[in-house]
Amino acid sequence: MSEISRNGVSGGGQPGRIGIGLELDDIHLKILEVLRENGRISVAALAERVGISRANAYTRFEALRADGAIKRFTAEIDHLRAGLGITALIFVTVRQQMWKQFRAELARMPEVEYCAITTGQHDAMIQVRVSDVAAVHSMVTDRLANIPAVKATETVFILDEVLRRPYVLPSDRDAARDRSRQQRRPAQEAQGDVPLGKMRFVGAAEGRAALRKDD
Amino acid sequence: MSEISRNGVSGGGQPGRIGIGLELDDIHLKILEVLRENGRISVAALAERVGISRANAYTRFEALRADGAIKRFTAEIDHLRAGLGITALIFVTVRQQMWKQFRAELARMPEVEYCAITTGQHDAMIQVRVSDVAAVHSMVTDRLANIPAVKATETVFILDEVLRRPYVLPSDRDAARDRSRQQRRPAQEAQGDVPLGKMRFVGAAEGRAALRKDD
DNA sequence: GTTGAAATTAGTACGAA
DNA sequence: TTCGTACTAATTTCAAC
Repeated sequence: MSEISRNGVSGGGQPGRIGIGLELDDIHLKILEVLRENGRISVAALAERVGISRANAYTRFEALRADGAIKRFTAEIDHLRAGLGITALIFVTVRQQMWKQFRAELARMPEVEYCAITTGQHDAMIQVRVSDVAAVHSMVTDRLANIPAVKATETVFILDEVLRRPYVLPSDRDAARDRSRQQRRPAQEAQGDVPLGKMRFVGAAEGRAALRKDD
Repeated sequence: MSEISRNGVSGGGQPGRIGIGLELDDIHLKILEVLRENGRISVAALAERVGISRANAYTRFEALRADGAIKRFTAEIDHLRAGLGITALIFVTVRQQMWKQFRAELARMPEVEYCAITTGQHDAMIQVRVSDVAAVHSMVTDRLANIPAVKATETVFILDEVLRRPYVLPSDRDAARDRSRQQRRPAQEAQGDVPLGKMRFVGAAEGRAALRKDD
């Protein structure tokens, strides 16, 4: 239902400030940190937790919304309680130059919670939530297979969701860096004794060639 | 940071009510629907949008929270603005009976936004957000590879996030069913003319055997 | 960027339908 | 259960510092 911002792999670096928009300082990040944990906190309480005045908190709060740094506030629902106990990932190979059609069809499938375009063997990954396993089957064979843009799919089930953080922020990363610095050997040394063979990075070209049977 | 509820593939069916807890009626679902779009709406405004009294809305709101149907409220942050423009998926093969260790290590990696245990070729999928591509590399080769529980990884980059719905609810599914009923031929007939060969379901056993080189 | 006081709104309690 | 109202507490706005 909502298009979300592009994550170009091309534009690496420059943390803290990308494109036009608000310059985010430490207090902004602190506000985001509180808000992602408790989206319903009052601005007054937020001001206190962050250590600034209420008026300041209101100004910054509004600025973050207007700037788009905060995209929206949402309630996290327990899917099991809501009757959608089955979660699956469907990896989709899309016929090139039919992306537009694929996207349009996705928008018409409400059981799709998330869709990302990826490098690697497949072109897209979609996550669906349904009430039973049969619904996954019918989703894939009935709905997805009938989209001409879809060349092939591969489905796996999610057995358990171990972790879901509301949204990751740079401050977390910094905190982790500080934490690990005290008990970790230097990066170069550490990288040296890693069995590199077991780690594999899959670029778009490499993986796709392997799967290209038809077309 | 937060363990979330299990999605047993075993328990199919019985939509709307699973396990002990609140019986969710249409008004409950309507409340959830409003709240997932606007997590900061006042209960008064919520009552009006759902068409119930303020007092009733407070009661139901509290019941939903107490029951756990609403897990939490959160702000969705624009990662690009927050300086985390790179997103990657890392598929991890975990040494059996080392899950506990794997989970513990995950909790210490703040760049991990999501982790799910899956069927198929790999055992888990983790989604990470970092500031640049180099950070993905160091994350995989430096941090993940040093966890004994990790047998192998496969990394793909997310080029674009097409869709993110706050959380899918059964009401969406019903709406879609009603929509498609009017312009779709019966399911049996539709399934008959699908080229089934291009669709693949990957169970845990099948896929895992293919990747088991060492161990 | 801060504080404090007015206006508004949110949350609670309780009796009636 | 749900609704309506009255009451209390809190939040937001706005002004002066």
